Amino acid sequence: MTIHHPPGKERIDAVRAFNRFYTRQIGLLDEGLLKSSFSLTEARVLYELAHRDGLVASDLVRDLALDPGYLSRLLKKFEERGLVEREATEADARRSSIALTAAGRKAFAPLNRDSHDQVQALLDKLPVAEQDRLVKAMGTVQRLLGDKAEPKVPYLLRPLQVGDIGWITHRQGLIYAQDYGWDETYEALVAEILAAFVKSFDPKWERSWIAEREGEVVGSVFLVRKSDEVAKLRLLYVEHSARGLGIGKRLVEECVGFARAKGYKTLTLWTNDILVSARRIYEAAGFKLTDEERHHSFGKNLVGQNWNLEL
Amino acid sequence: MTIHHPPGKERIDAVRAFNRFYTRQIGLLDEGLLKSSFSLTEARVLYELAHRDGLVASDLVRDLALDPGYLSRLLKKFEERGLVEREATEADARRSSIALTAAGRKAFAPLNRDSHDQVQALLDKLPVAEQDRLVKAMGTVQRLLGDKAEPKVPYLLRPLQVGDIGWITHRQGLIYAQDYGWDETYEALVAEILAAFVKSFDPKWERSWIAEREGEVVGSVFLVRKSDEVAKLRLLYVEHSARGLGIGKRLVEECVGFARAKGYKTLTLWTNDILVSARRIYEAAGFKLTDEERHHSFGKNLVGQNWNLEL
DNA sequence: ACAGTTACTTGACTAAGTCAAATAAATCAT
DNA sequence: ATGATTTATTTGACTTAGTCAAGTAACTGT
Repeated sequence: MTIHHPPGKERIDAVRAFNRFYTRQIGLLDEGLLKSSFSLTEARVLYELAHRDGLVASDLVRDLALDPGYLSRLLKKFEERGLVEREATEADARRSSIALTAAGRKAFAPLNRDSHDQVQALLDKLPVAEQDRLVKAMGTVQRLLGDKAEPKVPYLLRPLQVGDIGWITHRQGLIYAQDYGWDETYEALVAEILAAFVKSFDPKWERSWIAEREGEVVGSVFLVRKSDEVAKLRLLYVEHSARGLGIGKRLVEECVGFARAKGYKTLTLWTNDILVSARRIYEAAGFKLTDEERHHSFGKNLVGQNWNLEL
Repeated sequence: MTIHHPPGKERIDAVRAFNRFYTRQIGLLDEGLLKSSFSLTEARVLYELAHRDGLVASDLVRDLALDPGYLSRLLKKFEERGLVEREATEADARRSSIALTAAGRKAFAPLNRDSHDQVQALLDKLPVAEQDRLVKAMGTVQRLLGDKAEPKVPYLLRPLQVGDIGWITHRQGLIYAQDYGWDETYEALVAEILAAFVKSFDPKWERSWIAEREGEVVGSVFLVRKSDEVAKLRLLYVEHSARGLGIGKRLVEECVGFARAKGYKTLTLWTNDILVSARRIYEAAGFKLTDEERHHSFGKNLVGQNWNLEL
C-alpha cells in the first residue's frame, strides 16, 4: 500500500476553497456587529485594547494590519468619545500607550458578549465531541499558518496514557509503510509488543516515555525487563514533524539513565540496518553492534541488528 | 484517567481566537489583490462566475452574502466593461443568467493565478506532511461549520489497511475510557486481538470491515475463525459522531452474511452487559444470550456475556 | 384575479479605507 | 555632537465600498 499525498494543485485548491468559505463565515459573524455602533475594525481594535496592556498605536497597525492614518483617526474618535486614554510613554515621546477607560470597557462589554453568544450558538449546534474536533482543527490551522512562534517548551515527556498505545501503533504502522514500504505485519508487531507491555507492566523495572508537543504525541520509547541483568529498549520513534529537536536522543538518554539507576548490567535493542537515523542515536549513546542477521519480515528483505550497551 | 473536555468557555474563546486570526489571514491574502483593479468582493464574484454556470444574481447575493443593490451595480459595471454577459432566463423574465465573456475570463486569469501562487507560496513554507495536515484540518473546520450538506455516500465499508489496527485500538481505548472509565488494559486487549488477527489472518475464513466516512474511520468489526463450525464476531464499534446511520447494524449484517456464506454453523460473540446499544444490534440480528459471568477487568466490575447466533 | 413574494434596479447616502505628505522624535554613523 | 535615516503618528484630500429604502416588473398561490 502506498500513502496518498494529494498533488500540489489539489492542496492549493483546497486551501483556496477554505479561504472563500471562511471569508463568508467571517462576513456572517460580522453581521452581529451591525446593530452595534462599531465597525468590524473598531471592534477588533477594542478587543485588542481590552485584552492587552500597554499597547501603542504601531502595535495595532502591525497586529491588525491597519492603515496608520485610519487607525490614528479611529483612536482620535474613540478618545473624543471618552472610550480610550492615551499616555505618552517615557521611553519614546512619539508613542503613547493606549488603554480603555471605564466607559470604553462598558462600551466593549455588550460587543464582547454578543460575539461570545454568537459563537456559543454556533457551537451549540454541534455535539461536544465535534466541538472538540472543531477547536482542535482550528488550532492546527492556526499553528501551521501562524508565525511559527516556537512553543516555549519544545516538547515534554510523560508516561503512557489511555489511547497512546493505539496511537503509537497507528503512527508507526503508517510511517514505516510510507518510508520503507513495510506491510501491515509491522503494525501488528507493534500492537503485540505494546499490548504485552501494558499487560505485564512492572513499574519497578519498566517504563515508557511519550514525547508530547503541543498536545500531540511526537515520539516514544519503551524499556522492558528481560532478566535481572538485561533491559531492552523497544519501539523508539520520532515523528518527522518533530525531528531535529533532539527528541530521539533524549528518549534514548532517558532509557539509559533509567536502566543504570535500576542496576541493569546491559541495555539491548533490536533494529534494522536501514533505520539510519535511529542507528546514529544508538551509536552516540554508546551502543555497540553485536550481531546482524538477514530476515524477511514486513514484506521486505531486511537486515536485523542487535545492539548492546554495557552499563 | 478521565478524558478532558474543555469547558464551554474555553472552546468559545478558542473559536473566537481563530476568527480573529483568520480575519487577519484573509486581510493578508487580500493585499495580493491591491495591485489588481478588483476589490475582494469583485474578485469573489468573478471567481464564482468563472467556476459555476448559469448563475443568476440572486445566487450570488445568497452565496456571497452581498447586498443586492451593490451587486446590481457591480454587475452593471462589469457588463459595461465587457466582462460579463447577461441573458434573460426563459423560465423567469426577472432573472438573467450571468456569464463571463472571453474578456472577463482574460481579466480573471491573472487574478486567479496570483491567488493560486500566493497560496502556493504559503504552502511551500511547510513540509508536505504538514500541508496535508493543514488541508485536512481546514476540511474538518469547513465540514463542521458548513451547511451540514450530508455526503452523498454516508459511509463505505472496506477491508483493513495499514494504520487501521493502531487507529482502532486508539479510538476504542479512548471511547471506553471516556464512556465507561475502563483503564488501559482494555486498550491493550484490543491491541492484542488485532495483532493476532493480522498475524494469523486467513482470508478464506476471516474478514474485517472498516466503516469510513469522509476519509475517516468511524467504525469496524472483525470476524475470526474459532473452528470449522464456529466463527466469532469481535471488536464491533461505531464512533459517536457516526451513530444513527445504521453502521453498527450494517457491520453485524456483513459479518452474519459472511459467516453464512462460508458455511459456519454458529456465530458467537462476547460483550459486556453495560454496552446497551451494541446489545440491541445483536438482538435485532437474532443473537441469543447463552451465558453471563461476573468478572473484574479494565479496572471495573463487569458482567460479561456470550451471545450466539445459529446460522 | 389579486395579494403577496421575489428578483432586480435606482437614488441617496455614509462609512470605511487609502495614499501622500507633514511633523516630531528616535537612532545611527561618523 | 551633527547630520542623515528611520520610526511613530498625524493630517489632508481623496476614492471605494457598502447600506438602506423605495421602486418596478415578473412570478406564485389561492
